[in-house]
Amino acid sequence: MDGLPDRGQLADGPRRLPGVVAVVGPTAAGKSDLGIELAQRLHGEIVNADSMQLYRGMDVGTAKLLGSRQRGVPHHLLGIWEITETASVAVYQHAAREVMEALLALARTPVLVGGSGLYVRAALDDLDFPGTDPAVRERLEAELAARGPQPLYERLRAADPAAAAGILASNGRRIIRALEVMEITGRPFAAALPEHRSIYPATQIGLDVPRPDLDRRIAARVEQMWAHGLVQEVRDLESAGLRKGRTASHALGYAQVLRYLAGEWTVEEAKAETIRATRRFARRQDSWFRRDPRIRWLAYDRPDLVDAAMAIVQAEATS
RNA sequence: GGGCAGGUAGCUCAGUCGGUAUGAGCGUCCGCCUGAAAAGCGGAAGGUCGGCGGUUCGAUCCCGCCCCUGCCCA
Repeated sequence: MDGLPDRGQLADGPRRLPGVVAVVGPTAAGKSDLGIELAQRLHGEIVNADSMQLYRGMDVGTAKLLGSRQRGVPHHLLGIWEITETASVAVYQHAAREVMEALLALARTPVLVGGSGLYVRAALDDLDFPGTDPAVRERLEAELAARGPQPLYERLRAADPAAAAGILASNGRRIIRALEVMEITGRPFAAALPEHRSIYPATQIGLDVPRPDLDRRIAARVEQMWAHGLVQEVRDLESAGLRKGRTASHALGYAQVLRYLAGEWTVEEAKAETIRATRRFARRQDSWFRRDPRIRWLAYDRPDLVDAAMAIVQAEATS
């Protein structure tokens, strides 16, 4: 269409397809914009890897790009879950792979964009999530609520010492998952993530933002969200059942506005808490992505950002 | 000018009936993460306890003076 080489040329030409391109990094770094630019140059489409943008109706608070702001680039996996559904990496993994396979089959480049580290890995890497069983889980959770993590941890240690060694005794959530996996699969639980190994040819671009800049951008973004109607969005979602959503109700900004609406906090407190929590989150994202040696980092504010990212994508595609 | 309260970790504050501050929360830094991951969990660094003198074997704690902050009176 717009001057791009046709598919036949791309597929048969001397240059190999870039496979999947991923844009990762902390929140408010500018991933969405870079993703669109890259998609435009690569004849690609955006595949969302942001766990909260997966929810329908959570738009303002997740900085979701909709309509004309997508600049004509098709976006996938935005708003596919209802607010009341509990998020699931495994479900996401299947959906993301389906979309990426379809795009690759059409010789279009999937541009995976998102800050949910585990989701990015679930999409790209050789990760297999053991199944789940709501009944088993419910029982274990009830036990955790009633007695705390210690008894559960003791049981895990007896049944699967290796898994127990990799999980802290105070981390109820992980202990439960380990016990659940053992119970339904009969196999031990892998307490440590495997080596980084992609199953698709992939280039991952990381946006590097110095902490002071990041903190400033986060504060500005949160102010923007409030100014653009986050409170009203949360009100609407609340009447649609947000409080019943186990995952969605804990999203940054949403959880804090819910407390404001409940009268626990003033607007100012809710806003300040959102900023603080988002900064903490951004640091966690950063440390998650920093561990991955495959990620190629670029300063978020360099003037030739898109060109630099394209250069990396092309270099990796031919190597 | 006088009175009262207060000056302890980057911030907000506990505490020490005189014996090396088990300080707390938040922040900062670092780490973990396999079906909730914008979630969950952990570790570390940070203080010459406002300044100068005095009393004491020993003072952040008692005494004196000074500086700073807030409130009240003039």
